[in-house]
Amino acid sequence: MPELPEVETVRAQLAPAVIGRRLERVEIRDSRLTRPEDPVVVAAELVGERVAALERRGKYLVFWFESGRGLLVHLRMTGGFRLAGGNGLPDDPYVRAVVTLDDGSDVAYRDVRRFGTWQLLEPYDVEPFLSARLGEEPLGRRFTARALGERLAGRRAPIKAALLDQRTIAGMGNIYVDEALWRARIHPLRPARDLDAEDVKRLHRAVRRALEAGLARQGATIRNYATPDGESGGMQHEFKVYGRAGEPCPRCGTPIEKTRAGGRGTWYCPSCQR
DNA sequence: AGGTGGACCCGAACGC
DNA sequence: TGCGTTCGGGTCCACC
Repeated sequence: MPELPEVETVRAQLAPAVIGRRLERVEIRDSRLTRPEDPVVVAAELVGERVAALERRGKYLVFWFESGRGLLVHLRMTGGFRLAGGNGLPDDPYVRAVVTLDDGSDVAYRDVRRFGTWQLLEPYDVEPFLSARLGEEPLGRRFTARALGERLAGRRAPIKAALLDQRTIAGMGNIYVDEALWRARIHPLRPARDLDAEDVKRLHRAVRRALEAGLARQGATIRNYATPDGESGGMQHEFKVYGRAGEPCPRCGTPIEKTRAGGRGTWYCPSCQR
């Protein structure tokens, strides 16, 4: 489940391989990837573009081209990139696209469940597209406790559901929301509007701490996630509550419980998180 | 208007 | 052993 730390890790590894490179050849094997656009048309549009920058916005990767256009890649559940090693790309039925760069290297896009998306947008369409969908970057300077409080004010949805909404904070997903709520000692089903200023302050800090922990471990590897270099992340060994039903809370020893919030499996400590 | 739940996928885990 | 069933997860969209 690539969330902000996983996507940022992908970005950091991919950037040196693609920045400054021209796309010589693009093969899109799965028509779902560019839906509703025709993959053949999108592939042809991409050929000849040169990568100026690679940015992450929430869970989106944005390949900025010198033309000003942007390719928005969303990995959803199981998407990922692979840089070809010494033996080239492995023969893999889940490779959905292959891009050959002007230095002769290949970059493969892999996705088991085929939820991921590629969207090629014109220069002035990228920002409006992203800002309509994404709130503040949680590791950016503009993400303050006050800004978070404003996003939560008046919302009666459970705090967990509010945090999964990408317009509240960009890049949070099921794992890091549970981890952040545990750090902040807030029950996932509490209505967002019931949080007081102190709660919001703790939550603001907890969101950053949880994401920074994930970044430091190059993300979490659950099922198939791997970085473009084929490495696994290490964050799955550091989870405080996610996926740990029945195990003791690292803070108080009470067994972790599992419930449902916002339609998702949700883990929390019934003692620390009232 | 804002919140909720189903659809989209398919491998893994589970049940019999 | 082998089969069928359930589950999950990010986002969009229909519905309330």
